[in-house]
Amino acid sequence: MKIYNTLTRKKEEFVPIEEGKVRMYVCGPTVYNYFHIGNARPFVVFDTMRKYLEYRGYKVKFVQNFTDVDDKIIKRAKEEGITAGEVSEKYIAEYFKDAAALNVKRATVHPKVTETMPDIIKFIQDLIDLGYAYEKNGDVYYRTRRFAGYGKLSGKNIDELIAGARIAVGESKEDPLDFALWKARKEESEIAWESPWGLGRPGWHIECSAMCKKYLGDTIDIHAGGQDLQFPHHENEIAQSEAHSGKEFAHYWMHNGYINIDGTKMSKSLGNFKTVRDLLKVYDGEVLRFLILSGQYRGPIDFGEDILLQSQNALGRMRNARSNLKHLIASAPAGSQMTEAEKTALADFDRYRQEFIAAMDDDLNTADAISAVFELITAVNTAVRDGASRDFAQGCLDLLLELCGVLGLLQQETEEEVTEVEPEIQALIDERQAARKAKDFARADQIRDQLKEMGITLKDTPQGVQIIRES
RNA sequence: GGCGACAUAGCCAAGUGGUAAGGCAGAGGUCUGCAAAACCUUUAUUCCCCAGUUCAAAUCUGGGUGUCGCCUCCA
Repeated sequence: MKIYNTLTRKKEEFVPIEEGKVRMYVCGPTVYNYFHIGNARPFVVFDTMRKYLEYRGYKVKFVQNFTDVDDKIIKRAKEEGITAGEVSEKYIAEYFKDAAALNVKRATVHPKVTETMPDIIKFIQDLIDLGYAYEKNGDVYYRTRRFAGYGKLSGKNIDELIAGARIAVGESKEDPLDFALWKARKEESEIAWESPWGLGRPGWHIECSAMCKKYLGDTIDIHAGGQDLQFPHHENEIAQSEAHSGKEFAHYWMHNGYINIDGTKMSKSLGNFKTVRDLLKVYDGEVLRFLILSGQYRGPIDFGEDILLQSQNALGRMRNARSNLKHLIASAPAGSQMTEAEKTALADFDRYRQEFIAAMDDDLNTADAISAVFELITAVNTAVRDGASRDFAQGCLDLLLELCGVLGLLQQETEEEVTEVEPEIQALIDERQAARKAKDFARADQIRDQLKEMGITLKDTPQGVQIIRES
Protein backbone atom coordinates (compact mmCIF):
# COMPACT_ATOMS: atom_id res chain seq x y z
CA MET A 1 0.00 0.00 0.00
CA LYS A 2 1.06 3.56 -0.61
CA ILE A 3 0.91 6.25 2.04
CA TYR A 4 1.40 9.97 1.56
CA ASN A 5 4.19 10.81 3.95
CA THR A 6 4.17 14.40 5.17
CA LEU A 7 7.85 14.08 5.97
CA THR A 8 8.85 13.51 2.36
CA ARG A 9 5.76 15.08 0.75
CA LYS A 10 5.39 12.03 -1.45
CA LYS A 11 3.35 8.88 -1.65
CA GLU A 12 5.59 6.06 -0.52
CA GLU A 13 5.20 2.31 -0.46
CA PHE A 14 4.36 1.24 3.08
CA VAL A 15 6.98 -1.09 4.53
CA PRO A 16 6.54 -1.91 8.20
CA ILE A 17 9.50 -2.10 10.54
CA GLU A 18 8.54 -5.58 11.56
CA GLU A 19 6.92 -7.80 8.96
CA GLY A 20 3.21 -8.27 9.48
CA LYS A 21 3.04 -5.75 12.31
CA VAL A 22 2.22 -2.07 12.46
CA ARG A 23 2.91 0.30 15.32
CA MET A 24 0.74 3.35 15.03
CA TYR A 25 0.25 6.42 17.20
CA VAL A 26 -2.53 8.96 16.78
CA CYS A 27 -2.76 12.15 18.81
CA GLY A 28 -5.92 11.98 20.85
CA PRO A 29 -8.17 14.61 22.35
CA THR A 30 -7.60 17.02 25.18
CA VAL A 31 -10.54 16.08 27.32
CA TYR A 32 -12.18 19.28 28.46
CA ASN A 33 -15.24 19.24 26.22
CA TYR A 34 -17.30 17.16 23.82
CA PHE A 35 -15.45 16.70 20.57
CA HIS A 36 -16.69 18.30 17.38
CA ILE A 37 -17.02 16.91 13.87
CA GLY A 38 -13.62 18.36 12.95
CA ASN A 39 -12.00 16.55 15.85
CA ALA A 40 -13.84 13.43 14.76
CA ARG A 41 -12.16 13.37 11.38
CA PRO A 42 -8.80 11.97 12.48
CA PHE A 43 -10.52 9.53 14.81
CA VAL A 44 -12.57 8.14 11.93
CA VAL A 45 -9.89 8.35 9.26
CA PHE A 46 -7.17 6.66 11.26
CA ASP A 47 -9.58 4.12 12.67
CA THR A 48 -10.31 3.27 9.04
CA MET A 49 -6.59 3.06 8.36
CA ARG A 50 -6.26 0.65 11.23
CA LYS A 51 -9.23 -1.45 10.08
CA TYR A 52 -7.81 -1.61 6.58
CA LEU A 53 -4.36 -2.64 7.78
CA GLU A 54 -5.99 -5.35 9.87
CA TYR A 55 -8.06 -6.40 6.87
CA ARG A 56 -4.83 -6.81 4.94
CA GLY A 57 -3.52 -9.10 7.64
CA TYR A 58 -1.36 -6.81 9.73
CA LYS A 59 -1.35 -7.03 13.47
CA VAL A 60 -1.80 -3.41 14.47
CA LYS A 61 -0.84 -1.92 17.79
CA PHE A 62 -2.79 1.30 17.83
CA VAL A 63 -2.16 3.88 20.52
CA GLN A 64 -4.25 7.00 20.99
CA ASN A 65 -3.67 9.15 24.03
CA PHE A 66 -5.87 11.29 26.20
CA THR A 67 -4.37 14.61 27.19
CA ASP A 68 -5.85 14.86 30.63
CA VAL A 69 -3.59 17.60 32.00
CA ASP A 70 -3.88 20.95 30.29
CA ASP A 71 -4.63 24.63 30.87
CA LYS A 72 -8.08 24.27 29.39
CA ILE A 73 -8.95 21.41 31.67
CA ILE A 74 -7.78 23.42 34.66
CA LYS A 75 -9.82 26.39 33.50
CA ARG A 76 -12.88 24.25 33.03
CA ALA A 77 -12.44 22.71 36.45
CA LYS A 78 -12.37 26.16 38.02
CA GLU A 79 -15.50 27.19 36.15
CA GLU A 80 -17.41 24.14 37.22
CA GLY A 81 -16.00 24.03 40.73
CA ILE A 82 -14.74 20.48 40.38
CA THR A 83 -11.29 18.98 40.12
CA ALA A 84 -9.31 18.70 36.92
CA GLY A 85 -9.45 14.95 37.31
CA GLU A 86 -13.23 15.03 37.43
CA VAL A 87 -13.36 17.10 34.26
CA SER A 88 -11.08 14.79 32.32
CA GLU A 89 -12.72 11.60 33.57
CA LYS A 90 -16.10 12.92 32.52
CA TYR A 91 -15.01 13.84 29.01
CA ILE A 92 -13.08 10.63 28.52
CA ALA A 93 -16.32 8.77 29.17
CA GLU A 94 -18.15 11.08 26.78
CA TYR A 95 -15.42 10.56 24.18
CA PHE A 96 -16.02 6.83 24.23
CA LYS A 97 -19.76 7.29 23.80
CA ASP A 98 -19.43 9.47 20.72
CA ALA A 99 -16.58 7.43 19.27
CA ALA A 100 -18.71 4.30 19.61
CA ALA A 101 -21.53 6.01 17.73
CA LEU A 102 -19.05 6.67 14.92
CA ASN A 103 -18.01 3.00 14.97
CA VAL A 104 -14.52 3.96 16.06
CA LYS A 105 -12.91 0.96 17.69
CA ARG A 106 -11.08 1.38 20.96
CA ALA A 107 -7.34 1.72 20.61
CA THR A 108 -5.07 -1.07 21.74
CA VAL A 109 -3.98 1.35 24.47
CA HIS A 110 -5.46 4.70 25.46
CA PRO A 111 -2.73 6.12 27.69
CA LYS A 112 -3.31 9.15 29.87
CA VAL A 113 -0.80 11.78 30.82
CA THR A 114 -1.65 11.39 34.48
CA GLU A 115 -0.75 7.73 34.30
CA THR A 116 2.51 8.29 32.44
CA MET A 117 4.04 10.87 34.75
CA PRO A 118 7.14 8.89 35.83
CA ASP A 119 7.98 8.19 32.18
CA ILE A 120 7.51 11.82 31.23
CA ILE A 121 9.73 13.04 34.05
CA LYS A 122 12.39 10.50 33.16
CA PHE A 123 12.20 11.55 29.50
CA ILE A 124 12.71 15.19 30.44
CA GLN A 125 15.59 14.37 32.78
CA ASP A 126 17.24 12.38 29.99
CA LEU A 127 16.96 15.36 27.65
CA ILE A 128 18.56 17.58 30.29
CA ASP A 129 21.36 15.04 30.74
CA LEU A 130 21.88 14.95 26.98
CA GLY A 131 22.13 18.72 26.86
CA TYR A 132 18.90 19.16 24.89
CA ALA A 133 17.02 20.75 27.74
CA TYR A 134 17.61 23.06 30.69
CA GLU A 135 15.85 24.09 33.85
CA LYS A 136 15.02 27.70 34.71
CA ASN A 137 13.07 28.63 37.83
CA GLY A 138 11.28 25.33 37.97
CA ASP A 139 10.44 25.33 34.25
CA VAL A 140 12.24 23.08 31.83
CA TYR A 141 12.71 24.09 28.20
CA TYR A 142 13.85 22.30 25.10
CA ARG A 143 16.90 23.79 23.39
CA THR A 144 15.37 23.91 19.93
CA ARG A 145 18.44 25.11 18.07
CA ARG A 146 20.39 22.19 19.41
CA PHE A 147 18.35 19.75 17.32
CA ALA A 148 19.74 19.78 13.82
CA GLY A 149 16.66 18.47 12.03
CA TYR A 150 14.25 21.01 13.46
CA GLY A 151 11.70 22.03 10.82
CA LYS A 152 11.99 18.94 8.64
CA LEU A 153 8.40 17.87 9.05
CA SER A 154 6.68 21.22 8.66
CA GLY A 155 9.15 22.57 6.11
CA LYS A 156 9.93 25.53 8.30
CA ASN A 157 13.22 27.30 8.40
CA ILE A 158 14.41 27.78 11.94
CA ASP A 159 15.72 31.27 11.23
CA GLU A 160 12.41 32.39 9.83
CA LEU A 161 10.53 31.16 12.84
CA ILE A 162 12.22 33.66 15.08
CA ALA A 163 10.02 36.47 13.87
CA GLY A 164 6.93 34.76 15.22
CA ALA A 165 8.44 33.31 18.36
CA ARG A 166 8.03 35.20 21.58
CA ILE A 167 8.87 34.89 25.18
CA ALA A 168 5.71 35.07 27.21
CA VAL A 169 5.52 36.91 30.51
CA GLY A 170 7.05 34.91 33.28
CA GLU A 171 9.12 32.73 31.02
CA SER A 172 12.89 32.78 31.08
CA LYS A 173 13.97 30.96 27.99
CA GLU A 174 17.47 31.05 26.57
CA ASP A 175 16.01 31.43 23.11
CA PRO A 176 12.52 32.45 21.97
CA LEU A 177 12.30 29.25 19.93
CA ASP A 178 12.64 27.02 22.97
CA PHE A 179 9.47 25.34 24.15
CA ALA A 180 8.35 24.11 27.54
CA LEU A 181 8.82 20.51 28.62
CA TRP A 182 7.84 21.16 32.20
CA LYS A 183 5.89 24.04 33.66
CA ALA A 184 6.35 25.02 37.29
CA ARG A 185 3.16 25.38 39.30
CA LYS A 186 2.03 28.99 39.51
CA GLU A 187 -0.87 28.78 41.95
CA GLU A 188 -1.49 26.64 45.01
CA SER A 189 -4.75 25.32 43.55
CA GLU A 190 -3.22 24.05 40.35
CA ILE A 191 -2.85 20.36 39.86
CA ALA A 192 0.85 19.48 40.10
CA TRP A 193 3.29 16.61 40.37
CA GLU A 194 6.57 16.25 42.20
CA SER A 195 9.61 16.39 39.98
CA PRO A 196 13.36 17.01 40.22
CA TRP A 197 12.51 20.62 39.31
CA GLY A 198 9.82 21.04 41.92
CA LEU A 199 6.05 20.90 41.65
CA GLY A 200 4.67 21.32 38.18
CA ARG A 201 3.18 19.63 35.15
CA PRO A 202 4.41 18.54 31.75
CA GLY A 203 4.19 20.56 28.57
CA TRP A 204 1.94 19.32 25.82
CA HIS A 205 4.52 18.03 23.35
CA ILE A 206 6.55 15.91 25.73
CA GLU A 207 3.52 13.84 26.69
CA CYS A 208 3.11 12.34 23.26
CA SER A 209 6.82 11.56 22.92
CA ALA A 210 6.80 9.82 26.28
CA MET A 211 3.57 7.89 25.75
CA CYS A 212 4.62 6.85 22.28
CA LYS A 213 7.94 5.55 23.54
CA LYS A 214 6.36 3.79 26.48
CA TYR A 215 3.90 1.77 24.42
CA LEU A 216 5.47 1.55 20.99
CA GLY A 217 9.21 2.01 21.41
CA ASP A 218 11.73 4.44 19.97
CA THR A 219 10.73 4.06 16.33
CA ILE A 220 7.17 3.57 15.13
CA ASP A 221 5.66 2.95 11.72
CA ILE A 222 2.93 5.57 11.51
CA HIS A 223 2.32 8.73 13.45
CA ALA A 224 -0.88 10.52 12.60
CA GLY A 225 -3.04 13.48 13.49
CA GLY A 226 -4.71 16.58 12.17
CA GLN A 227 -2.91 18.98 9.88
CA ASP A 228 -2.80 21.62 12.55
CA LEU A 229 -0.62 19.40 14.70
CA GLN A 230 2.10 19.35 12.08
CA PHE A 231 3.59 22.47 13.58
CA PRO A 232 4.58 22.89 16.27
CA HIS A 233 3.33 19.74 17.98
CA HIS A 234 4.68 17.03 15.72
CA GLU A 235 7.80 18.98 14.89
CA ASN A 236 8.52 19.21 18.61
CA GLU A 237 7.78 15.54 19.14
CA ILE A 238 10.39 14.68 16.55
CA ALA A 239 12.89 16.99 18.21
CA GLN A 240 12.28 15.41 21.61
CA SER A 241 12.11 11.79 20.56
CA GLU A 242 14.96 11.78 18.09
CA ALA A 243 17.23 13.74 20.41
CA HIS A 244 16.36 11.23 23.10
CA SER A 245 16.84 7.99 21.20
CA GLY A 246 19.19 9.02 18.45
CA LYS A 247 16.91 7.10 16.08
CA GLU A 248 14.25 8.06 13.59
CA PHE A 249 10.98 8.61 15.43
CA ALA A 250 8.32 7.66 12.86
CA HIS A 251 8.66 6.34 9.33
CA TYR A 252 5.36 7.70 8.05
CA TRP A 253 3.57 10.87 9.10
CA MET A 254 -0.06 11.17 8.10
CA HIS A 255 -2.11 14.33 8.44
CA ASN A 256 -5.79 14.72 7.71
CA GLY A 257 -7.31 17.89 6.29
CA TYR A 258 -9.68 20.18 8.11
CA ILE A 259 -13.39 20.33 8.25
CA ASN A 260 -14.47 23.81 7.32
CA ILE A 261 -17.71 25.51 8.02
CA ASP A 262 -18.80 28.41 5.84
CA GLY A 263 -15.38 28.37 4.24
CA THR A 264 -13.32 28.66 7.40
CA LYS A 265 -11.73 26.08 9.60
CA MET A 266 -13.91 24.66 12.31
CA SER A 267 -12.17 25.06 15.63
CA LYS A 268 -12.89 25.25 19.28
CA SER A 269 -11.14 28.59 19.61
CA LEU A 270 -13.25 30.14 16.84
CA GLY A 271 -16.41 28.72 18.34
CA ASN A 272 -17.82 27.78 14.91
CA PHE A 273 -18.06 24.09 15.63
CA LYS A 274 -20.74 21.42 15.70
CA THR A 275 -20.23 18.79 18.35
CA VAL A 276 -20.73 15.19 17.40
CA ARG A 277 -22.99 14.92 20.43
CA ASP A 278 -25.36 17.51 18.97
CA LEU A 279 -25.23 16.13 15.45
CA LEU A 280 -26.11 12.69 16.76
CA LYS A 281 -29.46 14.06 17.86
CA VAL A 282 -30.39 14.43 14.19
CA TYR A 283 -28.10 12.10 12.22
CA ASP A 284 -26.85 8.73 13.26
CA GLY A 285 -23.14 8.13 13.66
CA GLU A 286 -22.76 6.15 10.49
CA VAL A 287 -24.02 9.10 8.48
CA LEU A 288 -21.28 11.23 10.01
CA ARG A 289 -18.74 8.52 9.36
CA PHE A 290 -19.89 8.21 5.75
CA LEU A 291 -19.58 11.96 5.34
CA ILE A 292 -16.02 11.95 6.63
CA LEU A 293 -15.01 9.03 4.41
CA SER A 294 -16.72 10.32 1.29
CA GLY A 295 -13.69 12.41 0.38
CA GLN A 296 -9.95 11.79 0.38
CA TYR A 297 -8.68 12.36 3.94
CA ARG A 298 -6.10 14.99 3.09
CA GLY A 299 -8.48 17.37 1.38
CA PRO A 300 -10.80 19.81 3.10
CA ILE A 301 -14.46 19.10 3.77
CA ASP A 302 -16.86 21.97 3.71
CA PHE A 303 -19.38 20.98 6.30
CA GLY A 304 -23.06 21.80 6.02
CA GLU A 305 -26.62 20.58 6.01
CA ASP A 306 -26.53 19.69 2.30
CA ILE A 307 -23.71 17.18 2.58
CA LEU A 308 -25.25 15.70 5.72
CA LEU A 309 -28.42 14.96 3.77
CA GLN A 310 -26.49 13.65 0.81
CA SER A 311 -24.52 11.34 3.09
CA GLN A 312 -27.68 10.16 4.75
CA ASN A 313 -29.30 9.31 1.43
CA ALA A 314 -26.22 7.66 0.00
CA LEU A 315 -25.80 5.54 3.10
CA GLY A 316 -29.49 4.74 2.78
CA ARG A 317 -28.76 3.07 -0.55
CA MET A 318 -26.21 0.84 1.17
CA ARG A 319 -28.66 0.03 3.92
CA ASN A 320 -31.40 -0.82 1.47
CA ALA A 321 -29.09 -3.22 -0.29
CA ARG A 322 -28.36 -4.93 3.00
CA SER A 323 -32.02 -5.01 3.95
CA ASN A 324 -33.09 -6.42 0.58
CA LEU A 325 -30.50 -9.17 0.75
CA LYS A 326 -31.52 -10.10 4.25
CA HIS A 327 -35.10 -10.32 3.11
CA LEU A 328 -34.12 -12.63 0.27
CA ILE A 329 -32.19 -14.83 2.65
CA ALA A 330 -35.07 -15.00 5.10
CA SER A 331 -37.68 -15.72 2.46
CA ALA A 332 -35.76 -18.09 0.18
CA PRO A 333 -36.84 -21.73 0.23
CA ALA A 334 -34.61 -23.70 2.57
CA GLY A 335 -33.10 -26.07 0.07
CA SER A 336 -32.58 -23.69 -2.83
CA GLN A 337 -29.27 -24.28 -4.59
CA MET A 338 -27.07 -21.69 -6.18
CA THR A 339 -27.49 -21.78 -9.92
CA GLU A 340 -24.52 -21.91 -12.26
CA ALA A 341 -25.25 -18.32 -13.29
CA GLU A 342 -25.21 -17.27 -9.66
CA LYS A 343 -21.93 -19.02 -9.03
CA THR A 344 -20.39 -17.22 -11.98
CA ALA A 345 -21.82 -13.89 -10.86
CA LEU A 346 -20.58 -14.26 -7.31
CA ALA A 347 -17.10 -15.15 -8.53
CA ASP A 348 -17.20 -12.14 -10.81
CA PHE A 349 -18.04 -9.84 -7.91
CA ASP A 350 -14.53 -10.37 -6.67
CA ARG A 351 -13.51 -7.62 -9.05
CA TYR A 352 -15.29 -5.11 -6.83
CA ARG A 353 -13.27 -6.39 -3.92
CA GLN A 354 -10.12 -5.88 -5.99
CA GLU A 355 -11.22 -2.37 -6.95
CA PHE A 356 -11.87 -1.63 -3.33
CA ILE A 357 -8.43 -2.86 -2.31
CA ALA A 358 -6.72 -0.94 -5.08
CA ALA A 359 -8.44 2.24 -3.92
CA MET A 360 -7.56 1.73 -0.27
CA ASP A 361 -4.00 0.81 -1.22
CA ASP A 362 -3.67 4.20 -2.85
CA ASP A 363 -3.19 6.29 0.26
CA LEU A 364 -6.52 5.28 1.74
CA ASN A 365 -8.71 6.57 -1.06
CA THR A 366 -11.98 5.93 0.70
CA ALA A 367 -13.96 7.93 -1.86
CA ASP A 368 -12.93 5.50 -4.58
CA ALA A 369 -13.42 2.57 -2.25
CA ILE A 370 -16.99 3.71 -1.61
CA SER A 371 -17.52 3.90 -5.37
CA ALA A 372 -16.45 0.27 -5.65
CA VAL A 373 -19.03 -0.62 -3.01
CA PHE A 374 -21.75 1.21 -4.94
CA GLU A 375 -20.77 -0.56 -8.13
CA LEU A 376 -21.06 -3.85 -6.26
CA ILE A 377 -24.47 -2.81 -4.97
CA THR A 378 -25.76 -2.05 -8.45
CA ALA A 379 -24.44 -5.38 -9.72
CA VAL A 380 -25.99 -7.25 -6.81
CA ASN A 381 -29.32 -5.49 -7.09
CA THR A 382 -29.46 -6.35 -10.76
CA ALA A 383 -28.53 -9.98 -10.12
CA VAL A 384 -31.15 -10.53 -7.44
CA ARG A 385 -33.88 -8.54 -9.13
CA ASP A 386 -35.92 -11.59 -10.01
CA GLY A 387 -35.14 -13.49 -6.87
CA ALA A 388 -32.11 -15.43 -5.76
CA SER A 389 -31.10 -18.56 -3.93
CA ARG A 390 -30.38 -18.25 -0.26
CA ASP A 391 -26.69 -19.02 -0.71
CA PHE A 392 -26.27 -16.45 -3.44
CA ALA A 393 -27.98 -13.74 -1.41
CA GLN A 394 -25.86 -14.72 1.56
CA GLY A 395 -22.71 -14.60 -0.55
CA CYS A 396 -23.59 -11.11 -1.77
CA LEU A 397 -24.39 -9.94 1.73
CA ASP A 398 -21.13 -11.34 3.07
CA LEU A 399 -19.13 -9.45 0.47
CA LEU A 400 -21.05 -6.24 1.05
CA LEU A 401 -20.52 -6.46 4.79
CA GLU A 402 -16.89 -7.40 4.33
CA LEU A 403 -16.12 -4.22 2.40
CA CYS A 404 -18.35 -1.98 4.46
CA GLY A 405 -16.85 -3.43 7.60
CA VAL A 406 -13.43 -2.15 6.59
CA LEU A 407 -14.93 1.31 6.25
CA GLY A 408 -16.75 0.94 9.53
CA LEU A 409 -20.11 1.27 7.80
CA LEU A 410 -23.23 -0.92 8.06
CA GLN A 411 -22.17 -1.90 11.55
CA GLN A 412 -25.34 -0.66 13.17
CA GLU A 413 -28.91 -1.75 12.60
CA THR A 414 -31.19 1.24 12.37
CA GLU A 415 -34.07 -0.99 11.44
CA GLU A 416 -34.59 -4.64 11.50
CA GLU A 417 -36.59 -7.01 9.41
CA VAL A 418 -38.62 -9.25 11.63
CA THR A 419 -40.47 -12.44 10.90
CA GLU A 420 -42.38 -12.70 14.14
CA VAL A 421 -44.46 -9.94 15.62
CA GLU A 422 -46.98 -9.57 18.37
CA PRO A 423 -50.30 -11.38 17.66
CA GLU A 424 -52.27 -8.14 17.37
CA ILE A 425 -49.83 -6.77 14.82
CA GLN A 426 -49.83 -10.04 12.92
CA ALA A 427 -53.62 -9.87 12.90
CA LEU A 428 -53.46 -6.45 11.27
CA ILE A 429 -51.00 -7.67 8.68
CA ASP A 430 -53.22 -10.63 7.92
CA GLU A 431 -56.23 -8.37 7.65
CA ARG A 432 -54.35 -6.11 5.25
CA GLN A 433 -53.39 -9.06 3.07
CA ALA A 434 -57.01 -10.16 2.98
CA ALA A 435 -58.11 -6.62 2.12
CA ARG A 436 -55.58 -6.45 -0.71
CA LYS A 437 -56.81 -9.74 -2.04
CA ALA A 438 -60.34 -8.42 -1.97
CA LYS A 439 -59.08 -5.23 -3.63
CA ASP A 440 -60.14 -3.17 -0.66
CA PHE A 441 -57.06 -0.96 -1.04
CA ALA A 442 -58.43 1.83 1.12
CA ARG A 443 -58.49 -0.48 4.11
CA ALA A 444 -55.12 -2.00 3.21
CA ASP A 445 -53.44 1.40 3.04
CA GLN A 446 -55.12 2.47 6.24
CA ILE A 447 -53.61 -0.49 8.05
CA ARG A 448 -50.22 0.20 6.55
CA ASP A 449 -50.37 3.78 7.80
CA GLN A 450 -51.50 2.64 11.19
CA LEU A 451 -48.58 0.23 11.51
CA LYS A 452 -46.19 2.88 10.27
CA GLU A 453 -47.13 5.01 13.22
CA MET A 454 -46.30 2.08 15.46
CA GLY A 455 -42.82 1.89 13.95
CA ILE A 456 -43.61 -1.00 11.63
CA THR A 457 -43.01 -0.52 7.93
CA LEU A 458 -44.49 -2.96 5.43
CA LYS A 459 -43.06 -3.50 1.97
CA ASP A 460 -44.79 -5.73 -0.54
CA THR A 461 -42.18 -7.72 -2.40
CA PRO A 462 -42.41 -10.66 -4.81
CA GLN A 463 -41.23 -12.78 -1.87
CA GLY A 464 -44.10 -11.64 0.33
CA VAL A 465 -44.55 -8.93 2.90
CA GLN A 466 -41.39 -7.51 4.40
CA ILE A 467 -41.91 -6.37 7.95
CA ILE A 468 -39.43 -3.76 9.16
CA ARG A 469 -39.27 -2.58 12.70
CA GLU A 470 -37.38 0.57 13.70
CA SER A 471 -34.74 -0.05 16.29
C1' G B 1 6.42 38.60 4.82
C1' G B 2 7.80 32.96 4.81
C1' C B 3 5.76 28.08 3.78
C1' G B 4 1.78 25.03 2.04
C1' A B 5 -3.00 23.19 0.22
C1' C B 6 -7.09 23.44 -2.90
C1' A B 7 -10.06 25.00 -7.65
C1' U B 8 -13.82 18.87 -11.98
C1' A B 9 -21.86 19.08 -13.48
C1' G B 10 -27.24 22.02 -9.31
C1' C B 11 -24.50 19.66 -4.91
C1' C B 12 -20.68 16.01 -2.93
C1' A B 13 -16.54 13.67 -5.24
C1' A B 14 -12.71 10.14 -7.96
C1' G B 15 -9.44 10.50 -11.88
C1' U B 16 -2.09 12.93 -12.46
C1' G B 17 -0.57 12.05 -20.43
C1' G B 18 -4.95 8.51 -24.22
C1' U B 19 -10.06 11.20 -24.82
C1' A B 20 -14.50 12.78 -17.87
C1' A B 21 -15.75 6.92 -12.08
C1' G B 22 -19.26 6.87 -8.19
C1' G B 23 -23.03 9.16 -5.00
C1' C B 24 -27.00 12.90 -3.88
C1' A B 25 -30.70 15.89 -6.07
C1' G B 26 -33.71 16.48 -10.80
C1' A B 27 -36.31 14.52 -15.40
C1' G B 28 -38.42 10.36 -18.16
C1' G B 29 -39.48 5.10 -18.24
C1' U B 30 -40.07 -0.34 -16.36
C1' C B 31 -42.08 -3.12 -12.28
C1' U B 32 -46.20 -2.50 -8.46
C1' G B 33 -53.43 -1.83 -6.95
C1' C B 34 -50.64 2.03 -4.57
C1' A B 35 -46.32 2.91 -1.73
C1' A B 36 -41.26 1.48 -0.73
C1' A B 37 -37.15 -0.71 -2.88
C1' A B 38 -34.95 -1.93 -7.40
C1' C B 39 -33.67 -1.62 -12.61
C1' C B 40 -33.07 1.29 -17.34
C1' U B 41 -32.40 6.11 -19.78
C1' U B 42 -31.04 11.14 -19.08
C1' U B 43 -28.00 15.62 -16.65
C1' A B 44 -19.85 18.41 -17.79
C1' U B 45 -17.91 18.57 -26.18
C1' U B 46 -15.44 19.58 -20.93
C1' C B 47 -12.27 19.88 -15.89
C1' C B 48 -10.78 28.49 -12.63
C1' C B 49 -8.23 31.64 -16.76
C1' C B 50 -4.12 32.42 -20.40
C1' A B 51 0.12 30.66 -22.97
C1' G B 52 3.44 26.51 -23.97
C1' U B 53 5.25 21.15 -24.54
C1' U B 54 2.98 16.77 -27.10
C1' C B 55 0.18 12.87 -32.25
C1' A B 56 -2.66 13.36 -27.61
C1' A B 57 -3.33 17.41 -21.32
C1' A B 58 -8.41 17.86 -16.33
C1' U B 59 -3.67 15.51 -15.91
C1' C B 60 3.13 18.09 -17.62
C1' U B 61 5.63 23.38 -17.82
C1' G B 62 5.29 28.79 -17.20
C1' G B 63 2.26 32.93 -15.89
C1' G B 64 -2.22 34.70 -13.67
C1' U B 65 -6.97 34.65 -10.66
C1' G B 66 -9.69 32.96 -6.50
C1' U B 67 -10.42 30.37 -1.75
C1' C B 68 -8.33 28.41 2.56
C1' G B 69 -4.63 26.97 6.07
C1' C B 70 0.11 26.93 9.01
C1' C B 71 3.91 30.29 10.98
C1' U B 72 0.31 31.25 18.51
C1' C B 73 -3.76 26.95 21.83
C1' C B 74 -6.26 24.01 18.00
C1' A B 75 -7.96 17.43 14.86
